[in-house]
Amino acid sequence: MPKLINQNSEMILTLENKKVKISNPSKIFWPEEKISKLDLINFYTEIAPFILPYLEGRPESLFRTPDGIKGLGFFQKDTSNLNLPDWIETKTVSKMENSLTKYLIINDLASLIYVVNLGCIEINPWASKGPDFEKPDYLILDLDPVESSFDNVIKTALIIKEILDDLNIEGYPKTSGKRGLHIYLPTGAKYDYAQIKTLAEIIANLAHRKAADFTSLERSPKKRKGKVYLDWLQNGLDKTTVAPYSVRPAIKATVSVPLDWEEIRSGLNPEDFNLKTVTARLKKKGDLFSSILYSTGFDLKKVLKKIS
DNA sequence: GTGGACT
DNA sequence: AGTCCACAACGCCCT
DNA sequence: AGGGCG
Ligand SMILES: [Mn+2]
Ligand SMILES: [Mn+2]
Repeated sequence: MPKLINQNSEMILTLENKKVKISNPSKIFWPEEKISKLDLINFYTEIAPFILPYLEGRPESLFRTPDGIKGLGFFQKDTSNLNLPDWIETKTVSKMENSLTKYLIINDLASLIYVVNLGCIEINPWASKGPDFEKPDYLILDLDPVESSFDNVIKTALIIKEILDDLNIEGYPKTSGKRGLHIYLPTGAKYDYAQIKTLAEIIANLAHRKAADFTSLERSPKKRKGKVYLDWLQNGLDKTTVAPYSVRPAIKATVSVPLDWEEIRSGLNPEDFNLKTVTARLKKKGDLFSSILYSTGFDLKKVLKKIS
């Protein structure tokens, strides 16, 4: 009896006049939810106008899961041994004196779908873009619960919101798509990573002071069990955070979704925002992050003065 | 998923 | 032609 | 100096 399973297949998509080869489009990426690679591609095609502004010009750290969410997955930054089409932008960075890293940059729909075909379920861009890669467009506060409830994450986010209001800083929250939240503070790309990291640490410390019983600044996960880790170290050159509107390689095909602050309250469930539901939400809400990339950002000198 | 090295 | 393998990286902070 | 962390 010949086996007919595991047959490879291929398909060519033409996107904005660029040809993208899709390998194994019917491969199941989420077995429980029966969501295929092609379903994922269709999702990203649909929401591309939302995600692309947060990818353009930014080097990517690829996290590739070509066997779906049950597979192992691996990271890839250097794409120099990939046979990239000439319409994909890259940025080559010299590391040590003998090695170069050729980062991929997603500037358009075809590049996005090309990357999804490689097995990237999630998209992880730098916080800075060209031409000045030293200056991030936003400061990220990353709230990571460690065996702690999502209610504690919500409480932590609201405490941070109070701090930001006091300091007259804009902040924009989104689900991480897993169990935490990310808060983006627009910078106007005026400051380098070292300056931004300094402020991130200060805000994390202020929040911890206000909520010491359920937040933590400890680097060791064992020491922060039951707490929400205030991760300010995500701010640095070559660090990445999952993009707004990125799918996650996680159960339910969850999506990292920007929220209104009014939505940050008990009852919020990150699993409600997934590949099946987000399109309808975006039609209603639009892009809640849209002002981030155009904001002039906070004035660091004034903020630091106010704190001291 | 893909390209290179090795068999 | 088939098989195996690689595919991130770095500042920070605790010991 | 070495290791764990994201
Ligand atoms: Mn996180
Ligand atoms: Mn984190």
